[in-house]
Amino acid sequence: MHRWSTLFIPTLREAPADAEVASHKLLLRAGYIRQLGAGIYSYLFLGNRSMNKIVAIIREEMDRIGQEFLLPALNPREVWEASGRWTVMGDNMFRLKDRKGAELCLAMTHEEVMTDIARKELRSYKQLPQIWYQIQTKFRDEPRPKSGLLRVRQFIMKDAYSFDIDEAGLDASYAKHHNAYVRIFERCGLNFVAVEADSGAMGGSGSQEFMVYTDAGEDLIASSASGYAANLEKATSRLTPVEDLAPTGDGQPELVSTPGMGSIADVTAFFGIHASQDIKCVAFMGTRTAAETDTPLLPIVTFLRGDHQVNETKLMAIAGVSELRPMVAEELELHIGGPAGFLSPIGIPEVMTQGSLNGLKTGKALEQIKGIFREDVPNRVLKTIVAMDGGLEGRKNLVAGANKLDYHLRNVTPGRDFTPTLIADIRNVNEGEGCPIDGSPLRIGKAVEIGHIFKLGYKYSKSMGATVLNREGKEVTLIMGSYGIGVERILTAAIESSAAANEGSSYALHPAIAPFHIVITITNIKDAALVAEGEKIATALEAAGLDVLLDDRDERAGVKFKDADLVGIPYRINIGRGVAEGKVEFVDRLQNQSNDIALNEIAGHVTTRITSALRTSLPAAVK
RNA sequence: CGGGGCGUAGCGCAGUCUGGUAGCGCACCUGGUUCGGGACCAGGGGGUCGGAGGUUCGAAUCCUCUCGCCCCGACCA
Repeated sequence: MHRWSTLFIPTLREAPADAEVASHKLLLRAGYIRQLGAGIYSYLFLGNRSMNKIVAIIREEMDRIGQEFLLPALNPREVWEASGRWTVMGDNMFRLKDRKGAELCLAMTHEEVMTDIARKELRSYKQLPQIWYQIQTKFRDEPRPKSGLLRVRQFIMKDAYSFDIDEAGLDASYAKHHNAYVRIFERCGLNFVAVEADSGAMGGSGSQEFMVYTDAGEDLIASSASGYAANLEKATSRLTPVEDLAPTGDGQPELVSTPGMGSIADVTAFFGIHASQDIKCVAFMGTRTAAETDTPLLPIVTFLRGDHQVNETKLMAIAGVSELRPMVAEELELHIGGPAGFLSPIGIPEVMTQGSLNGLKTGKALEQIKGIFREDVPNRVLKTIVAMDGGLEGRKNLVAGANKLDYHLRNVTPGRDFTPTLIADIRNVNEGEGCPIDGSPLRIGKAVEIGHIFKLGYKYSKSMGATVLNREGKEVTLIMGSYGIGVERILTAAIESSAAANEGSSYALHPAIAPFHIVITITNIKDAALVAEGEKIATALEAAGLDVLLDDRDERAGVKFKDADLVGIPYRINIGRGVAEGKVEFVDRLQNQSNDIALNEIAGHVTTRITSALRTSLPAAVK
């Protein structure tokens, strides 16, 4: 039996000033965690118990579909060289040297180590499929650790990897993980949503993130009543049609003096138009992955409706680059030919011969460029990628910059007056726009990512040479999937959600992940009768299989109530003045209700209540 | 990495501008009174003021360097 009087549960009346988000404050105040350094935390008794419960749920569900390994956190450089990620990971990876000077790193993830095992051990299609997972500490040298346990440099992750012979196999492994994740998060009592996610510039056929809505989150997701849900990095929308302006003069692009009108707001005010009648230009220099350093930076000029914003993730994916930065003034002059604020889609230097395609090995943009030029202009390529957002397609008589200081053009019509290299969805969707499924209005909210499932494809198996022989005796490359869950984030998200419902002042965890199912508060331990009842009930509940915390401290009742609330335990029994009438008070903090129960019924009542709460959190399929 | 803020007792803070050798609340210890929503009274312990160097008769306070933490941005398999 756990007696509070003997435990180390250092609750704080006030939160340390460093804590900003609710979960961070509450985790500190409740004595779950203590900070050791930026993004480095110790998990104390309660925090560890809760984490262990989450891990146990994950393990139980993952064991239904896969096999648990435990891999080294300390990895030799070679295995990361093999995949090319020793360089790609850059400063995000912790690196160190051993006494002989050999280079090592602390693993950020385990694609490499798992694939290494697969390539050394898997020989035949008969051994497939395989799903291997582990629950392990990961290290990432985050540029900016923050928000308590939400973004840290050392954290526990469940990561799983699937190995299949073909895409159908991968689809099946992916689906298994999807189901397992739904069950895991349901059991943890989370209110989550699975969203379409960006699969990155390296391709991959599918990816979903499991998100929990919370203001503490760092991701934005768009969703609608139709059930559509996607990360903003990926989300699309239906635009309501915009009425084009009537042409002026001969309808051809017309130069207009616009002194000092360098912003969208200036221009729309000057012309008396809506921003949707204006063409916005945003220009970037893109960098291809570090493995392809033989090529220069790639100029990327984008044009969008004046009231739209560039989505850099979409742009990077479509342009096949791994980094983007804004062009500086000289670059604007060189690649576009105009000054900032007056950049124009008309008159961009179009082509350059030779060379710039070298090393451009990935990306849809390349295919499009090749497609455009293969037949008519062999060996020539657009010098600059001119990407136009789909929102401008078919529009007429727009206002745009003139590539000349203090001048704009009107009557600009895409397709007639300029031809982009590619037309694609490169913008952020906005709140209220139509959902792509049924047009119902999109809602955009902040969320925290608690899990991610991802069809990796051949990225690692190919670069690392993981192959097996198929039925025909032919060597084929394994197809992989990768699947992660952030254990701390489950705890954090649960606390954030509950705290939000309580205006940040307190929270209650689902019994499945709370450090204890129930706390029994003996309001006055100097009253031997109360102590005796508390002990009796605690013993009975423990015998029924519940995790019980008996608050037997010599504290005033108020202190114990405050602490009981603070530690997030979902159920409480108050043993106090009611005992004289043979009753105790049962408090359900999740439902926010309390009622008196007879002493001889309390154990049975509570056991039923909690075991049923644990059961109803399971998805219908496993009830 | 850019911008901002902060390091004074376990926690929250004042004192720094204007140099004179450190204080408040909570927590902690002792005694007493209290005892169902963070009690009260009395007494007490605890701080090389993040670190190093400098200026000065004298530095928490002024100067230089440095370390750490937080926030915004950049970044985020």
